[in-house]
Amino acid sequence: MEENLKKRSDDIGGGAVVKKEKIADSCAGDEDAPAVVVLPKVGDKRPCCENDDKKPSSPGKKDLSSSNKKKVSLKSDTERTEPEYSMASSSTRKEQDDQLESAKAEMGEVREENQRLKMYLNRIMKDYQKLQMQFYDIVGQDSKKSQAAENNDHHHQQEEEEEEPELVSLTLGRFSSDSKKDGKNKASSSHGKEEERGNEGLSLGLDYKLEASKSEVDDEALPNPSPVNGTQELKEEETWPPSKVLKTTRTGDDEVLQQNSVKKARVCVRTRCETPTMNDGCQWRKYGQKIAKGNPCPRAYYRCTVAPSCPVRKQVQRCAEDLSILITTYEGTHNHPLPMSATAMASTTCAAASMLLSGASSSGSSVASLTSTANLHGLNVYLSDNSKSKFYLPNSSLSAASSHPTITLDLTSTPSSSSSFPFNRFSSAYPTTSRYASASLSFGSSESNTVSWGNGLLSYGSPSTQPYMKNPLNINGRPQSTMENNSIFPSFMQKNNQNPPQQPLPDTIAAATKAITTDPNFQSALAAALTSIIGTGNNNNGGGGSGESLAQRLKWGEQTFAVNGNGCGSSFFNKPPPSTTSQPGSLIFLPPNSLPFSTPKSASTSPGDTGNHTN
DNA sequence: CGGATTTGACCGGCGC
DNA sequence: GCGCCGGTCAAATCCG
Repeated sequence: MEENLKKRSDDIGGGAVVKKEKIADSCAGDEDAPAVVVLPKVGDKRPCCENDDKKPSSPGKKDLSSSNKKKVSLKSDTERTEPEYSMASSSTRKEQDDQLESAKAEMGEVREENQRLKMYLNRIMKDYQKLQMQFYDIVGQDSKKSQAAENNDHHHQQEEEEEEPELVSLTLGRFSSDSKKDGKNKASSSHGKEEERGNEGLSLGLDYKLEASKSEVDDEALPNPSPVNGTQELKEEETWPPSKVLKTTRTGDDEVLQQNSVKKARVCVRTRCETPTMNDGCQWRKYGQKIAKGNPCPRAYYRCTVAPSCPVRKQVQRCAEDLSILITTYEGTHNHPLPMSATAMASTTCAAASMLLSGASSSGSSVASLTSTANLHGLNVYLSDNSKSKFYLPNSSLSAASSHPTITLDLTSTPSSSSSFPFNRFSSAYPTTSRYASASLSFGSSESNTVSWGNGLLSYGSPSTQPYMKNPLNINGRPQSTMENNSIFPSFMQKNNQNPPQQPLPDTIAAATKAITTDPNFQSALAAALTSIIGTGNNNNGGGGSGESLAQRLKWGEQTFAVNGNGCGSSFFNKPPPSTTSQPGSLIFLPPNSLPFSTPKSASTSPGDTGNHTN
């Protein structure tokens, strides 16, 4: 965490510094040129022209003037000579003067910007500290209750972290926009199709029994968590080796403990893919394969090889019921810059994970049977009470076992294939899901959206009608050249792009938006998710800042996406949009093409379905 | 020959 | 305590 903090601060400060330097350089450049010409004025009353243009008449004088030149500061020089300057009426001199002035002004701006950034950083720090304090308070309470006799906090935290099952379901554009929200946290997603199918189980149950410890988790999940002062969390940077590996390799106790304490959110991506594995832009190395219970298809284990120490791993498995569906589960956060082609997926998964985790963190410890549905520019996000679903994990059953909250991104939606509602398959395909918290993100649309796979390329049809499909998980094999169209939350980004002047949300959407935005849990979750995305973007690439401010980009309809800060990154949204700084948001938004799932031949090609390997 | 993949063995967590 | 299961390791093998 701290590392992340550092990173962020570096980003902020560093960026500013860089900018400053740039400007300074430019200034210097400007100054240098003029200095030669202008400085002479100082020493002498006005011979600069002569000095420059003509050779000084007397050597002695020249020396004097030259010595003066070097000693006089630029500033004083310009100030002092200003009047004379105008008098000089040399156009070139004026230009130079203008340049100087502009450079100074620029420097001033940069200075201000730096100040602003510092303020932001401080704010983030404060937020984090606040959250941390809250976290510790909660942990303390929990510890009393559970009487966790853990000796050290790490263990304690770890246990708590492992305890919460969460089911968060986010569906992008899949459902009709009707959203209801009853009461405070309870709302029933009134999606007809879903209900018709009686998928209550599938449904995205959200067990909001979230432990306070989540906040910590959140930080991990977030690429760029808010600043940290905690000492422990520093190391939480996910080191993949889960407990077992850690044990084998343990050298430092603390480190191991901390690593163990890391709770990894998993992001499950379901796609239709004929190839053994989908190309997400990263390089993966297969390190194992197994037959998992309940699915005849072997599950392949991959680890990210972009960086030797990268903790990210993924599991790839065919859906038992539909072999055309490839289920890829990501775990961990990349600790290295990602290739452009990989940023989209990384951001997406990270955001999803952050959403999952942050939602948990903010929700407190009580089981809030929360169900809310909202449609945000095609982004259907709903949290439903899952208490009745088969996925629901009773409190009593909660244990350290559920250490892998999972969020599912379903990209398999087919045109009008209501029957293929992801959650159905999901539920059946993963009977063991009950063990883990799970959440689902469906980036499909119910009716008109078409998903076609060709040559491993996934393209979503009818972009115009399905704007939300265009972006986030939109896959073209082509490399993205711009960041503009990208977004983890494509829907609103797309809207922004397509409908330049942002249109107010329709009533239904607005209502849905309210439903969501009024839910602090979800707010924080989304905030964290977006923040994470932003962070990821910052980390992964410095590309494409558009002039659009983050706030603008995050503006969903009438409501600016400013979330108050439960999420780690939430504070980010509270800040005024940086004016001239690198646009954090811009970095995140990758081009629609950014998710080249096509995998004709990716760095990592798994053997395919045929491989059989049992224990 | 080096890197990636395969695959049997091993380990830890969890449920019974 | 035992067995099941998921996950990982690492030697063997494959491949370019």
